[in-house]
Amino acid sequence: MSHEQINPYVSVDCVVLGFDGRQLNVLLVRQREEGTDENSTGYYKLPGSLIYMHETLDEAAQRVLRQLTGLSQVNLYQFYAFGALNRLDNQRDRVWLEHFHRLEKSLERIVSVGYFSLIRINRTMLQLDKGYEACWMPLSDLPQLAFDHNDIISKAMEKIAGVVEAMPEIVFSLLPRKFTASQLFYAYSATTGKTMDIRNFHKKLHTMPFVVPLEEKQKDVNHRAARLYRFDRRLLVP
Amino acid sequence: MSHEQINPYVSVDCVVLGFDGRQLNVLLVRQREEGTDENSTGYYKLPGSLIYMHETLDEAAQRVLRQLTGLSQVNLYQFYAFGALNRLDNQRDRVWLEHFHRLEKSLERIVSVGYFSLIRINRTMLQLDKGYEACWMPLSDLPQLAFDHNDIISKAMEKIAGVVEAMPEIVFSLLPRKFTASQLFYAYSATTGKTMDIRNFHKKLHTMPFVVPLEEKQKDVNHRAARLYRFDRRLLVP
DNA sequence: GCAAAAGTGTTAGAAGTACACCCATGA
DNA sequence: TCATGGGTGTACTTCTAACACTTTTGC
Repeated sequence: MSHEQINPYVSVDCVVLGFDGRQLNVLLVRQREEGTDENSTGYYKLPGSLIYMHETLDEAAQRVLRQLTGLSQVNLYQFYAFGALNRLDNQRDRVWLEHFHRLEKSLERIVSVGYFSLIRINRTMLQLDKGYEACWMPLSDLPQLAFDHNDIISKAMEKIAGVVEAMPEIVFSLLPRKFTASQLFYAYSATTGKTMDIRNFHKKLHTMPFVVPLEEKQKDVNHRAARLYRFDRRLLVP
Repeated sequence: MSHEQINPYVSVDCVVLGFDGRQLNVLLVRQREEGTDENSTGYYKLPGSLIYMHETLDEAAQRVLRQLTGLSQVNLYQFYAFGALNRLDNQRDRVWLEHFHRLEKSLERIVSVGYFSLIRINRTMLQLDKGYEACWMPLSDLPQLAFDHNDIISKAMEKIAGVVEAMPEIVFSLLPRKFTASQLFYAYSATTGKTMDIRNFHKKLHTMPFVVPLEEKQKDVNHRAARLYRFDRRLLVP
């Protein structure tokens, strides 16, 4: 099917950051040869793949994420294209890729276009669909990944800090519909890398009309229950 | 020479913005078939080209700029990858490209990686090297360009505004070593798209230790001569 | 009662915004 | 003397930063 003819020079990689209310986690998939024992250790990599001849970069990023992790309809932002000549220098990665795509010719340098996404990890997400070998790993404690994926994640974090500064409302995509002040606080801190005084943060909250306090409180916590808030996009501009 | 084997799927395009003390200009080259009359109208395009198999994206951007315009050693910043399927839909552009690169197979969709640069236009630059068919066009008054190059320039301007907000010192690359307050003012305004009160701008200038006032003044102007300043990068951080 | 996290106010300094007139120069 | 752009000051508001203790809840 010509629609699925592979472009062997261009790939996309997705840095999907999931927030669990406290810290950021990266969505990774297993790089494991078919036929290998399911429990073999193996390496992890970002969800990513060569693109098809007849799909745009944005489409490729959405497709790859869906195929490798089951996630769909996430907001992906393109952030950088990686074109170093040594991206395939690791023989393990090269062999894995050639087998994975059933390629006959050996691969040349691949230019990979990076996308990031900020999403919340809820109960269903936490346990990812069993059909996929996908998992969440804390950003603060990543293993060595395949290809240059550790570098790609570093670059993503740099860019994300800038994007969050420029359009702070993007952090609400990390949070559930109802969230506490401290969850918002941690989401800001984790994405911008900036620390901030919690009292000053509360004060700033009160000046944001689009963060609407609810009567509702947290339940089932073994300490004082926090007030819940919701984000109202309609109150953003004025 | 294998070093110069073309990668027919990936290109780079450079949005070089030159500042003449008042407004931004884009560096364009002629898209003209060899053998065509030198005065034929033809189309303009950004300096850009397919990359070689064995060069990085950054290297390709530098090379292309040098080959097509004679410019070298400029700071290029990667800003976006363009992967729409219709980038080659215009038959004129497609034919031109295939001839230009002496390609035998017809081209598929090309992913183009955009770079921008901010430079000053000085007297030597204003009249670009005659060996190249390059010229400056005011950003505010661009004709229709080849490929999706008008879109690429729009995207570049969006990104540049963000970059200038995040690292304002980049505007000094638009200015000569000695510059007036109003040149700096126009450079800020043109890159960020923001207007600002000129009195408040002067006040802000005084709080920037890295903008050093000189005793020297403008010469040969038919109005009150403005003070000159210089930028001292060493005074940036503290 | 203790562990754990929630929530709250003041002050000082810095930075931003709004606003209008006189000055120097060359033609 | 006129046209052109250069240069200046004040008052007000807003934002930022520093700083420590009391409250609620479940165990």
